[in-house]
Amino acid sequence: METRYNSKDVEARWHKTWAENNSFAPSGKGEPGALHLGHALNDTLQDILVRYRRKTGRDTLWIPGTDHAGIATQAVVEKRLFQDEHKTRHDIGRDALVERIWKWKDEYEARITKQLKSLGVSCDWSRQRFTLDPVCAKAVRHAFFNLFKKGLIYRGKRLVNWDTKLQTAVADDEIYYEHVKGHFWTFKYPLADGSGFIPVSTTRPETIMGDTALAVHPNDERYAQFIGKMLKVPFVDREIPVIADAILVDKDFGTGSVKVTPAHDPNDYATGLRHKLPMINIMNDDGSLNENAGKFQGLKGQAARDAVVAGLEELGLLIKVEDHEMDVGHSDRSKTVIEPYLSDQWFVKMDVLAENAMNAVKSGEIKIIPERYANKYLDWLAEKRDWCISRQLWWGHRIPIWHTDASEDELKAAFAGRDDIYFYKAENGGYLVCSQEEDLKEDAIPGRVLKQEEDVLDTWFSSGLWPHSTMGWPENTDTLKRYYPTSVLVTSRDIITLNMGTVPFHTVYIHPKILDGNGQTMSKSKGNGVDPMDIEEKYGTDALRFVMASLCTDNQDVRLPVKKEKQPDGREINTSEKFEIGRNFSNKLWNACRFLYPQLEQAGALAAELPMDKSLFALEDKWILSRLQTTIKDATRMLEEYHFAELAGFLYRFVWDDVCSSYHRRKEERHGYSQLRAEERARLAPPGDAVHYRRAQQHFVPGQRNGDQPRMAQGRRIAHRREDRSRIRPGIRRGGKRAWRAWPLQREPRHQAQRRGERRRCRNRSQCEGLHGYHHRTLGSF
RNA sequence: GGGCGAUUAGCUCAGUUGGUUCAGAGCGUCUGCCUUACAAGCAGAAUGUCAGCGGUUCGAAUCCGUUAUCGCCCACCA
Repeated sequence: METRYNSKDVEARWHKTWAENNSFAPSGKGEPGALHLGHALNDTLQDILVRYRRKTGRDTLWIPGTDHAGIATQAVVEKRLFQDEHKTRHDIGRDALVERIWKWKDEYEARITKQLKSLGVSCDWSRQRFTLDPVCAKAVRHAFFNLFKKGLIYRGKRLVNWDTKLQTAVADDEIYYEHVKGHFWTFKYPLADGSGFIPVSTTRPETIMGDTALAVHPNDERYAQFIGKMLKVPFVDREIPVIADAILVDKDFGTGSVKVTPAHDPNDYATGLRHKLPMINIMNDDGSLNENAGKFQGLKGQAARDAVVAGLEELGLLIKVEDHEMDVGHSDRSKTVIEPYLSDQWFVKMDVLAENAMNAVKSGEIKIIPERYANKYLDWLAEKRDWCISRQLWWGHRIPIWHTDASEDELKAAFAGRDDIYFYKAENGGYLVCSQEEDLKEDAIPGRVLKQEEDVLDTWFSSGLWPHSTMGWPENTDTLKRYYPTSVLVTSRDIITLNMGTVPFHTVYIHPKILDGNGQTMSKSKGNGVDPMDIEEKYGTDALRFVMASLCTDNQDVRLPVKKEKQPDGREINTSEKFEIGRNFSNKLWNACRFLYPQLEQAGALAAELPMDKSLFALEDKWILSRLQTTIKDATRMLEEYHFAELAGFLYRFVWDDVCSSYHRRKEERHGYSQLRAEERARLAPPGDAVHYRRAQQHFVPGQRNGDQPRMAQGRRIAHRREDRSRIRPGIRRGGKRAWRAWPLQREPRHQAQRRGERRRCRNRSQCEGLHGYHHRTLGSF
């Protein structure tokens, strides 16, 4: 064996073993693209939990997989299509694009699977799933149908976040804000009767053609006389009222008047609803101004803005232009400005569902760890904002709805006796027909046309169903009966999962976010991201996993100082000195095993034949056994409480201080190992010690059974507590003198110990069995 | 503006009821060792107004109040 732990060699052997045995069985959700450090953290924690449960005799299931990441994936493939062939998705059509995305998906799925496997996660790979698999698609359809039938899904024109490049609605959390320098234009809004004007300021003059009111504060004396009067919208000569609204208007801000554009601003939209104002959409899907914008039709973005401002100036309406800084929402995927946009979308009503989810948290049915996040989650749920589930994409689960202008009688006649079909009247005429199982034919209703909905569902709709769908729901499969509901959702702070119906897990563990040394979020664009694969390459998987676990405190963020480093192959990678601790620990375990192997080999044969007498154990044997007991107990508690960093630290100290610096050291001293050759040492090794070693090692470094390196960074870690330290005092780290001080025995001259020859044997069968039972029980409970 | 978190050694962080070796660990630094499991190691050393101020207490890194700085979330940004 090498004196250093060579992670590459060892890991190569392990992956082979795992592959052949298919020995691991898995809940988890994968992600597209490449693994980043957050995934490594998340998956390490899940793996620790899964291995812990499995080792303590639980029937565990961890299903690996990936979601289809609708927007992200389609955006990537569309971009590629354009770069390679200068074509848009409309050039090749829905089917062809979807086909291309499937191909790309196969690539990234293969990559992510490979990376997950190299992380050593113990999922059941035979059950690997993808959210667009037929079994998942079926679950999605059933879930949608159920909600639809309960009246919890509706379609309507609502203001949504619109990505004008990808031309789809996007979720709030798919938007990032950029602080930009803009302008604040103040202009005259002329009264319709020509008797004067009201000054108004805006950051978005180009939306003026969509104005349907001008709001002032009801208590603002300056404008009291104008309330109820009509104004004339420049360029389009439409008349709009002056209204009073205390919610929208802050009379001390700007001019104290606000132009109201309900179709293009969330607050204006709300105001429009309050005052029942018309909502005039002046934009096309691509963000260009439409026919409602009059002479500005066809202009887009900055050009539209400039033209409108120039127009206002021409009309003599412009009063002043000021600099103004503001946060502007951008789409994560296309990096373009997000427009609030009025469009037909599908929504899930959240009032009842949110109430259920809140109750589940309040009652303790779902436990959120750390607890402080429970309030945040409740606050978030309390808003009960309806969830926009439609996306104008081609990649995803197509909404199982068919539009028709058939009458209710015709529908009833066509679908009589069908409980897999449900329909209701749409907001804007016609009927919406939902089919649970099969796609409907265009001519399913004689004389009428059925047209399938073009939109697909938000990816979250399907990934939120992961615990159900991967286990075969809605069929009542054996897997579902056996494993549902699941135990734990391990997630990052910003991902909030919705549950639709039953409670899918009893615990949500929220792990910290890894930042760089300057407290910055790691990202590709900043170039400060650490690639877990680079760390595996440089320090080994165990090191990576150990450090991931030891970073995982109760904090909201943890910092990982990042430094650039040139590799031998010329590649520059981001790495961190933090990982050295993991590598060093791997090496320590490796060498502890090298110390023990000769003795273990002896013990293997002897233990089977010889009875063992516990009373003949040397003091240090009893001591280390007692240490083992308390560390097992405490480590178990830490696992139960999700204290991963604490756990990693305790096990580190147990192995390094107690086992190596104290116990092994003592063995060396007692038997004068340092003067002997390896073979002789093996011969002298007391079987009692060796049996213990064997048990202990199988326990926390089980790799050694195969004559291989310990897989320590997993979950079977052992630690001691502070109060124990005060009793036995091994808390003092390292060091000869300090380690000795840790001993429960008086130090004695070496020759005395040797003279007494504290070798032990198993003297009788019953005692030996007792010992084995003792070991079994305690080890098994971990 | 509202809520949450953080501030402890040069760096990254522990410190779970206020109390005994509670002022700690790793990394880094300095000194000496290639001692037969481990130089990715071993033996030693230096390093702190526990952010500031005030309070409670026999006793405070720990509890309370307050200020400052940093971060996160939510709302607002016409």
